[in-house]
Amino acid sequence: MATRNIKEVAQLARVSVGTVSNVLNRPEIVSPATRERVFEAIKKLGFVRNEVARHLRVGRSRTVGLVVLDVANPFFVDVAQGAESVADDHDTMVVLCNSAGDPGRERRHLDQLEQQRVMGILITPVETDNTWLEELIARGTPVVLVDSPATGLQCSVAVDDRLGGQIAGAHLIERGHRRIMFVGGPPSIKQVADRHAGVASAVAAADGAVELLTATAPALTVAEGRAIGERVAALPPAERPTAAFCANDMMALGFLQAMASHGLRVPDDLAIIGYDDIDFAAAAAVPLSSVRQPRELLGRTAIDLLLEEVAEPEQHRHRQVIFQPDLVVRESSAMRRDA
Amino acid sequence: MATRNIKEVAQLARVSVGTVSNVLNRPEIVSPATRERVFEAIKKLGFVRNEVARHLRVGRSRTVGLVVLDVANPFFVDVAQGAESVADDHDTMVVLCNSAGDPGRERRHLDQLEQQRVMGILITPVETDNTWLEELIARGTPVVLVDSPATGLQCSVAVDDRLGGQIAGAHLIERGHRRIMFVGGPPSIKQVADRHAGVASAVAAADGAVELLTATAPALTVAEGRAIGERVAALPPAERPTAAFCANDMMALGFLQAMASHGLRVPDDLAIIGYDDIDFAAAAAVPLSSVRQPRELLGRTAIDLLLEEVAEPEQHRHRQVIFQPDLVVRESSAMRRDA
DNA sequence: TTGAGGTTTTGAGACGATTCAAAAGAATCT
DNA sequence: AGATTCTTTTGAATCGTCTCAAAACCTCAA
Repeated sequence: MATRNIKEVAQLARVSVGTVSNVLNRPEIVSPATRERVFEAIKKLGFVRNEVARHLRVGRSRTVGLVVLDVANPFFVDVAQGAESVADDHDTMVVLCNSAGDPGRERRHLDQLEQQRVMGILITPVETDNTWLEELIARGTPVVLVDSPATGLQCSVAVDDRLGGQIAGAHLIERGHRRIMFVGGPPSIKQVADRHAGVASAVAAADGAVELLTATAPALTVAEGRAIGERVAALPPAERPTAAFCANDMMALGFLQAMASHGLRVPDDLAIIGYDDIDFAAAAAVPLSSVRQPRELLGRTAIDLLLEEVAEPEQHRHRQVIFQPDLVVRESSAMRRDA
Repeated sequence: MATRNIKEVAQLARVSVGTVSNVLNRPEIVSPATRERVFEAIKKLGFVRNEVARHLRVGRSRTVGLVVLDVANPFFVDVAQGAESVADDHDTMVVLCNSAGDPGRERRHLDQLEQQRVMGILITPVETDNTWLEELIARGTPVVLVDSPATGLQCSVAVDDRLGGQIAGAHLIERGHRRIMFVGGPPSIKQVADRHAGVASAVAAADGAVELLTATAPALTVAEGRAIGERVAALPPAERPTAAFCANDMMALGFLQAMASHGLRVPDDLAIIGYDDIDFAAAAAVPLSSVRQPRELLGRTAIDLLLEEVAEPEQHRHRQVIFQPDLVVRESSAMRRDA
């Protein structure tokens, strides 16, 4: 009902508002007796500090925004958990926003976060063109790009997606595959483009002996993966690839489902390798091979960089941190029994 | 850098701050010419409204908190997406907080949300005892319980978990199982207790012909499900249950993994049924049977109730909305081939 | 008793936007 | 022109907290 303010507390404790504020922020400079009186008043009134007013006065916020491409993808949930674990130690709040791959939604979230004057923003942008982001930065909100390359105007943490694609491709080639399909999404998403470039370079290194097909979906979801899987399963065996490298594990799971529902055996009829190594990958119908990224670490590092920038804006130099992916081989890309 | 304020805009546009505020909030009462001048000034300065100051003055916030038990569980992500879709239409922000089943974390999140003076809170509480929540409500923050029964002091949306447990139990009994295990979690979590009570009632209805075992894990995670699965797989066949009803799909997936890694066939050696019907359930090694809850609807209804309460605090009557779960039968509980 | 030095407490501005009564300006009618 | 009504614009007060210079209070020594 009636939310109490510092003034009412001051009245009840028979001190000035300045003293109450001191008790809240620098209790050590207040004499024990008054401090006690103030605490009692706070308790009796059920006073809860108004962080909004505090923020307005102090000018800096204790929350950071994290804008991800898809909350339904456990990869991003893990990144968020990493970020939150660090934020917790700096009593900072992380607000998770989902752009769902839609530039409009992304922009609305950024608007909202800027209006809230958050301390900074961690974002996996939908598009590579980020003039909008640059304006945001110019206006004073620090930004760290997550899982995406920086332009030098901001910090970034990323995993070498090209290398990841290459590792996946090399693995499939080494397993004897000569007809590989990249099951990807919108090439406007940098990660997708890089993973594709990576597998393409592995194929190129095989000196023409390997063929690379490419399927492109409008989004990196289970449903889209399944849709592409259906189309592939419908092809005459001779035209089918013998292996699919999916742009992420969600697509790989969908693709796998499609194989199963058409009676195609994985990995014998078709091998699959995903990307991200989300926890569900290991629990799939056929445990999925996947390119692993250090998910929590990505989130932790991102917010570390942000906090660093906020703490010392002056001498801060933007940095680009890049991690290496590694390959987790499971049954979905095991050696073919009939090869 | 320099974030601009309404005053600078007013200066540049040669109007008073009141007029700028009017342009922002009630443009129709401002003459087109001035309005245009103000917009230009806003654009030229890159002015972004300070929502913090606005909130302080106006007194009501445009964000609601959603505190869930486990962000890593796609069930809650779906609930969140449902809530967000409604919030979007009321340009309101949903901040997602993860209590991770820890009362301490939950409380810290509630503190923070209250300090931010959010418009209201949607929560799936960790514990049934919610005196803390009641104080929060008494102090003026509206709360809607999600997937949890209300005490009458607040609205709630829930799914009939007892019925869900009963449906699952009846299904397994009908499939010929006579030794059923409930793979559950902390009974302090109401959902777990109810699902257990439900399956127990189904067993009781079978008139002593069916035996119910119970395993209790400290958390409802994939890892805990796997751990219990390992223990069950290690039992001599005669002591093993023939079916497992898991408190949620995460546990069911873990349990299933354990069966697979010990060479036990599902459903022939042991049938499994989960709860929530998350998207990954259908994509599992053996597609999981599961008790489905209307996940997005739960979130949507919860925020509807909250918005209703906030809009008309006077004549608002707290309501308890209860949905019915339904059973999705897949391969993991198919008829046993050897029965 | 006075003064110096130290510790506590005070209270008047901010912070940035919104509100609203009142002033100013336009338009219409006698 | 003057009175009346309607439309725009103004600017001071306000939301709740923090800050900081100044005031008040202590203690101890000369």
